[in-house]
Amino acid sequence: MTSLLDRGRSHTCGALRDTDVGTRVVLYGWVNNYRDHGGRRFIDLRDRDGLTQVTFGPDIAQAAHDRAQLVRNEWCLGVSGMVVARGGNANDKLPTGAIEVEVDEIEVFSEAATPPFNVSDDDRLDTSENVRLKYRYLDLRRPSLQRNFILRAKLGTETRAFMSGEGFLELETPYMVKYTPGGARNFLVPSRLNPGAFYALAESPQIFKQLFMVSGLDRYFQITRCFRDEDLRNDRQPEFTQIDVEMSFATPERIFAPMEKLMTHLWRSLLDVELPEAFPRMTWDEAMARYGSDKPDTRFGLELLDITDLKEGCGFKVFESAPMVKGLCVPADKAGGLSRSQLDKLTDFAKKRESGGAKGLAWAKIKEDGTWQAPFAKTLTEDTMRAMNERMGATPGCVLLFVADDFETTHTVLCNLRVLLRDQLSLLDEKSPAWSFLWVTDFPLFEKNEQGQFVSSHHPFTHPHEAHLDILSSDPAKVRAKAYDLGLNGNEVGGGSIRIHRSDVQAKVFEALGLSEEEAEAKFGFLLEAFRYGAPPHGGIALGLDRLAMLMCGANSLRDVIAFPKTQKGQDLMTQCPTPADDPQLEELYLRHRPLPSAQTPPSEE
RNA sequence: GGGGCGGUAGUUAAGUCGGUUAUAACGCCGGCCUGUCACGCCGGAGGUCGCGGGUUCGAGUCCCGUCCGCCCCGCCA
Repeated sequence: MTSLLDRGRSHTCGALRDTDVGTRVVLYGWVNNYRDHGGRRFIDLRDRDGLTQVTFGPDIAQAAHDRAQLVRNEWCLGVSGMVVARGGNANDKLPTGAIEVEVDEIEVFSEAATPPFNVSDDDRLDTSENVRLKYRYLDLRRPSLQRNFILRAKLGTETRAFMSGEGFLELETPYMVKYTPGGARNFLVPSRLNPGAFYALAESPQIFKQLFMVSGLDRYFQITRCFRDEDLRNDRQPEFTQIDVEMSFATPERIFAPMEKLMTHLWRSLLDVELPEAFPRMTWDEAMARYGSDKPDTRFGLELLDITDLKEGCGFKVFESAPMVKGLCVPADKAGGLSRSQLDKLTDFAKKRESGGAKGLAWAKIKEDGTWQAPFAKTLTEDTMRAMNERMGATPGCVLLFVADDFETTHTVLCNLRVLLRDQLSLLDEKSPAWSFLWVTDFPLFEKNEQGQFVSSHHPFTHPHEAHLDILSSDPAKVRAKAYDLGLNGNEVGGGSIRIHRSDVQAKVFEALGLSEEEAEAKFGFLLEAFRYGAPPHGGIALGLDRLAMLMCGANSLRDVIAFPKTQKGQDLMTQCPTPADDPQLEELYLRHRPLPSAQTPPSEE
């Protein structure tokens, strides 16, 4: 008799339906679960497509029935038999639940050691992350993770097909690149052939995709890995994948249009969800003013309301002495959940350093007559309360929350408070849109670093607004850039900009950054030289593929959509990576015990 | 660099004020069972309480240090 492997699989474990009754089939898969009733044995056979119950009995085939007694979870099997209807024993929970396979032939491809956790127990992902990651190949057998990776695979194929259809060329850029200072910390790779010199792993294909535009390749995209040696978060891994896009003769709107079409296509083809044709746009200034965030969750209201102009002479010293006073108005129908003790908890939250570190949180409940019940109410006149009520749309029963501080603290704290209240007061309900995309545009070109110097918020090739070219050096804080982010439900899923393509504009930006011609030449000389040869106006964007996958899967962590992720310490618990290098390796790379040969020097610019 | 939570059987957890043999569920092993699908019933095995040190007559429990996991701040052009 030929082996079941030679005969080939006739169906996957998710394929069979009652219309297949009477068919002889061959299934391959893993034992998800087994139930032994002595005279009748059941195995739920699992592959990536689903589960099928296969049964054994002495009346079907004695040899197979005997063999099945020994079978345990996660063994890898082939079975052959007839598809029969289950009738009254049908299982409504399974797509294949109307049928089962009566097995007359079983082949054990591989026995399995007792797994460290229950792979089949899919709705109870209660195994600790370190155990799951150590046995990642077993973790990846879970149907829920397999669903994630099947969706992720489609995300890649659909993106490639769509972008190619839109006339974008899929081009590759090097991972091993020249180290350029600024921006994310780079991983360094020693070069054996160039003793003492290092490559950097690309933190993004940024410079190369701009050079493609200089080359006239016009429209580029790539689904590519990026590497950043920064601390990890649930949405940040040291290597991650982005959908990288660049186009010539671009304006922001010409970038937005194909990206909106791409998102619409992906959501339709992967999730069967119709997105609006165009996504809302909001300037950075407006997003900060209304939400205190450059990636606001726009699925619900609770916007920040500014009463700074009403604070003068209001009588409440905390307000009067602060540079800015803004607040939230919790509507009456949601404010019922805000007891005195909960308001105290919100105050503690607002004071925490990770929430933004407000000095305090002022709160007020609006009474029936419109006056306030608040610890500081007696310092305010009724006119002030009325004016603030009107500004904030407050009616009886509402609760007002205020932060009085500088721009950054006020916005950070209220933004965090807004998200906390979203969850505590269930502000997302049936009426809320499930998917709320938002373009945030016109980011500041510069921001201040720890030393108080102005540095590029994006990168130094970001194009300033033409109207701000004159104030680049005189008032850098006011300069806005042709830079934009794509937000989704409060997450940043992409960002990009129009780039500088003219050397006179670039020179002005370098000047504003305090970068001398020589320094600029040393850092980015090859790019600046390329721009001397007829560079087209161009711009682009990069979308975080992992983050998109995470949100589309409803996952809480990138680790659930990256097959072999790193832990927060940047380690792979399965392979025990990274590892120390031994002395011969280090010596070969001139990293230890071996002086640089005097004759050789690291490669120079020329 | 900093803050918080956690680490007890293969897994997930309980373990009170420091006190007898560290407990449960699932899993595992053996037996029974012809309609289960989280099968059921009977029996059994299984422990470096993350690691190191200290306090104590006595430490899973208290103290110090350290390693690891998760969340967050900084950081992420």
